[in-house]
Amino acid sequence: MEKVFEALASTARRKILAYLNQGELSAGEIAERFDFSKPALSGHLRILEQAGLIARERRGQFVYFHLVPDRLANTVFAWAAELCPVAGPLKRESRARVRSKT
Amino acid sequence: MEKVFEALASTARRKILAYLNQGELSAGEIAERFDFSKPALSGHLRILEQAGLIARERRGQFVYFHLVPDRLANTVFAWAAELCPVAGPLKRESRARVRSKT
DNA sequence: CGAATAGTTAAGCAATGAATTAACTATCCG
DNA sequence: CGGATAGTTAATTCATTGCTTAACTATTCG
Repeated sequence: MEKVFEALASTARRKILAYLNQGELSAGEIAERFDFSKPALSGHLRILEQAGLIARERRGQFVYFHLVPDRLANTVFAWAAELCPVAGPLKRESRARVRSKT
Repeated sequence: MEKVFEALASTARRKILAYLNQGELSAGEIAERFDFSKPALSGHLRILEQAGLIARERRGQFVYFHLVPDRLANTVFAWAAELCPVAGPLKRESRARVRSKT
């Protein structure tokens, strides 16, 4: 949970997730889409992996990464949903604030 | 968007959001619930406010904070939903990964 | 085997984040 | 007005993040 939010705090890492959402990619293929060095990318991938958001699979020379399917849903999504119980079309008037001190 | 994810990267700030989800609180009332100093809290509140997640309202001596209703839904929630298009009971077999290289 | 390609690990450095204390502003109330 | 309470701003310090280059491991293929 903690690690997931830290992982998502970086724009680069959110972009990586967006790329992997289209399908798996090797580390090199991801690196091509960014300006920084391979070690930098390797670090980002490690952080995303340790957050449980992506997984790796070595095939020959290459290491392919893909999203771990329900991980986001079970962490961020679930957390946000708990704090933001919005089901319908976001009716504003149904969300009156609770006054703790009258 | 960027600022929202940065704001959520801190456990303390997520806790603050959870507290405010129960209803508004003054800065001091929030401070009581944590161990760090008031300036530290003030900083966290500023970050959450600049991310658009909370809003402040001065009433007399006190400054009350409350959640900005749909902000989470319109940022994190929406972002996660786009990356994680899960509608139903998370059927695993419907989420086969796309293979980019056959 | 040995060169080439793919990727990670290690070490070093700049920049950012987050906490503290001290000082300042704002509001209430006697 | 002036003291007390509530909170923010400023200056400083310290730890963490994130990048780079260099060196290392793993795998392919001639």
